[in-house]
This record gives sequence, structure tokens and C-alpha cells, in this order.
Amino acid sequence: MTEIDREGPVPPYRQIAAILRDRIATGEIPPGRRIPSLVELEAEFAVARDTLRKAVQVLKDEGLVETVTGMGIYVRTPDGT
Amino acid sequence: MTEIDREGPVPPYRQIAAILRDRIATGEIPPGRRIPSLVELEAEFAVARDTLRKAVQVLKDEGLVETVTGMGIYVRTPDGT
DNA sequence: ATCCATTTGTGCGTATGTATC
DNA sequence: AGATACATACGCACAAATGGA
Repeated sequence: MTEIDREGPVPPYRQIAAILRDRIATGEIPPGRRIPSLVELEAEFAVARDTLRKAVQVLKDEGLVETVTGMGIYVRTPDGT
Repeated sequence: MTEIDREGPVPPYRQIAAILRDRIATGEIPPGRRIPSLVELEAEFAVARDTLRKAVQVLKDEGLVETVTGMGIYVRTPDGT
């Protein structure tokens, strides 16, 4: 369980986005691989789906990940995919 | 078609769980027997599969039923199975 | 061995309502 | 009023297991 600071000024969805962004940057989650499902992330961060959706949306807007309906959310590779 | 109250405070998935729990308790659906499939329940209660999934999850947590992929949802017997 | 229909399992996308700050 | 968060519900797509033709 990863702790989220609910007191500070940074909303949970931004904190989670930052954490996932870091995991991608460090290669902990390499390109082409799927990131944990919303259900798993829900358990890890103890937040609602809605919050996770927003966090993922941030990464999608940054072009770091892309979602595939019925499959999951994948880390984008430098080139295609 | 069994009616579900969508006005009250009790969410549909809890109402459905209660209905199925009652059918099991009264013996209407005896131990070892299969419960109607999700498709059939979908028709009976006019709700989405996601809602039924949650209702079934409640009964699974209570140890009343168990699911078998490709087969169905079965009422557990006091002893095994 | 193959194919297909059935059934549950697992994902995400979207929408609505409520509550809090 | 607006942003954030949570719970619930519905829809759609794909995967895996089972059983029968």
C-alpha cells in the first residue's frame, strides 16, 4: 500500500500520476508493458476508480501511456505502438 | 421480470444479492444447484452484468455460492463442493 | 481434432448522483 | 461556483474454460 498525502495541496490524482510517471521514467514499468489494472491500483493506493482514471488521463495527455479497450493501459514506446 | 427499486437508498446490486440470498435460504435454489446464468439474470432484473457481478461477489464473500468459469454459479453445500 | 455456443472473468470508457472543500 | 473524490450503474471488448456437435 502506497501512501497518499491527503492533507497537502496536491490532489491524490496528481500524486498518483507523478508516482506512475516516475515508475515509467525509471524503467520500472518498461515501454510496451501494461501498467497495473485499475483494480490493482485501487488496492495499492486506496482511492476510487474515478481518481485513478484522472491520474491515467494525465499520463495519456502527456503521451506516456495509451489505453486499449478490453486489454489494459500500456506504456508507449518511443516509436510506434 | 423482478422489479428493482431504483429510488430508495439501497443500490440495485444489494437488492439483487438479498433476493438471491433469500432464494437460497428458502431452498428455492437448493445446495449444489446452479443459479440462473448472468444472461438470464440480466433479463430478469433488467440490470447490467456489472451490477450482477457485484451482487454475486457479495454472495461469494458470504460463502453462499461459488463460480466455475464456463459452467455457472453454484450454491454451496454445507460440507464440500 | 475442430469448431462453436455458453458462461464466467477481466479490462477500460462513460455517465450520474452525492458529498466535501 | 468549481474542483475533487467516491459509489454506483451501464456499455463494450476480449480472454479463458467448458461442453457438445
